[in-house]
Amino acid sequence: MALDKEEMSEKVLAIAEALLNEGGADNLKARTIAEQAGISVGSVYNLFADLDEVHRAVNMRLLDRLGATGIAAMADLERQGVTDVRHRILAMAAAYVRFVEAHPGSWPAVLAFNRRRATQPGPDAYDALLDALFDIVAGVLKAGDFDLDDDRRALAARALWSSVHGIVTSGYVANSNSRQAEEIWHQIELLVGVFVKGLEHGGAFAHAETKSE
Amino acid sequence: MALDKEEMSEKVLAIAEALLNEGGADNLKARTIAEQAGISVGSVYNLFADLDEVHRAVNMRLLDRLGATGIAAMADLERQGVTDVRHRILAMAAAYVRFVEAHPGSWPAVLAFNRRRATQPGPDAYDALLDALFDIVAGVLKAGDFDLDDDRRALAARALWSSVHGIVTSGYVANSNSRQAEEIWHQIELLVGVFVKGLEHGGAFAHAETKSE
DNA sequence: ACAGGAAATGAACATTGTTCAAGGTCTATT
DNA sequence: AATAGACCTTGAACAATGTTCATTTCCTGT
Repeated sequence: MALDKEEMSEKVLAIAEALLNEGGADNLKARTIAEQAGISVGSVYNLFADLDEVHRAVNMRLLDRLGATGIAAMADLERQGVTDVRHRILAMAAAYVRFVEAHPGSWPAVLAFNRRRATQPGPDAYDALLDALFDIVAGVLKAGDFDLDDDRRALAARALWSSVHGIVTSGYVANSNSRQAEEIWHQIELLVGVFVKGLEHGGAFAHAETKSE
Repeated sequence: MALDKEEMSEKVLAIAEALLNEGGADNLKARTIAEQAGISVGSVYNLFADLDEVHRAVNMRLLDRLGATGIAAMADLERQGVTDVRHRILAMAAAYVRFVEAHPGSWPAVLAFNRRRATQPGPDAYDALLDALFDIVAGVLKAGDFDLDDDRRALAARALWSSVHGIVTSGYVANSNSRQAEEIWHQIELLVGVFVKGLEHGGAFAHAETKSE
């Protein structure tokens, strides 16, 4: 008995993820996949149109898992009765950092791939998953008493989460030794602290009072 | 008379930058460079060890130019007597956004390349250029009356600029149509406004007063 | 048992990075 | 001016890779 078409696809994706994690996008080779999966090159192309589709599928799984991680982190806090906005955002950020650290090769590949597809039109499943993350952040912000309408809160959520993302990715440009990890976390703590304080004091509308001080 | 070795290297880099800008890292091919430069493939490898070195050199030029742009933007404000921290940071961010928009293909390539070299040890000229940018931001923050020691101000500068970077790169994941550009700029305005307000109110030390409110 | 279709195979092709032996060019010295 | 020696240029050749497709193999329903 051989594996189902579905099962073989899963196997291929697991192998592909491992390859990406070890050596980045350049390490995703049709022949390596075929060899490790015990099938021929042609069969890989029977399961997926091309390597880009394999990469895309791996990324989907990663984003899905990241979403699940973030939601789980929030649920944990809910269960513990934590309502402080700063704490909750920091918990999400911590989950994000852990996730990135757990996927040293494949997460960068997600970003690189994401950038490559910028030429193609319209939103797709990627954007849907990212939107889900933003919505979680927006939900946390809603719990704070920040006097923000829905649009502005969504804007703040995107800005905040993209900022966390920027700190993490900038930080891992260099070697991911423990000093770097600490530096990243300090930056995130500072960002979130400043951000929440800024929201409390109406900083989200600073443009309306340019010269008032 | 033929071109100098130096001049030919310049020509190759100009061609390489154009190729990167058009089609990203995948579009940087030895044979295309050779053809457009009017030399043979082998000669390209005489000027540069491999394509990675070409890519690295192009990135250096880009980062240099970005640094010059940022410094120029700051000098302009100095000349105009603008001292408001928020305005100055926004001016730098605007310069950054303009720069990224002016290099739609090659800037992503800088980031992707940067990530690939994460395995190599120690800081290098890249980090030096990035540090220079952070220092400019830190200098601007110093002008504000934020009650930050040097270490904390440096941390804030890195966090703030990485955040701007994150917003810009996240935003350009999708098509860079004008709606996206506006969204990015709104996020940056919100981030900077909130960040400055947060610093004014001591948000940078929020971790020391977790439950005080 | 067998026909028909679906799936797997791997040889073959095109494209790419990179190397290197062969030949060419220039410069300084006699 | 002639020549040796260092340096440069060339482009053919090699290896690695993505992708295709004619052929073979396998399974399934009758």
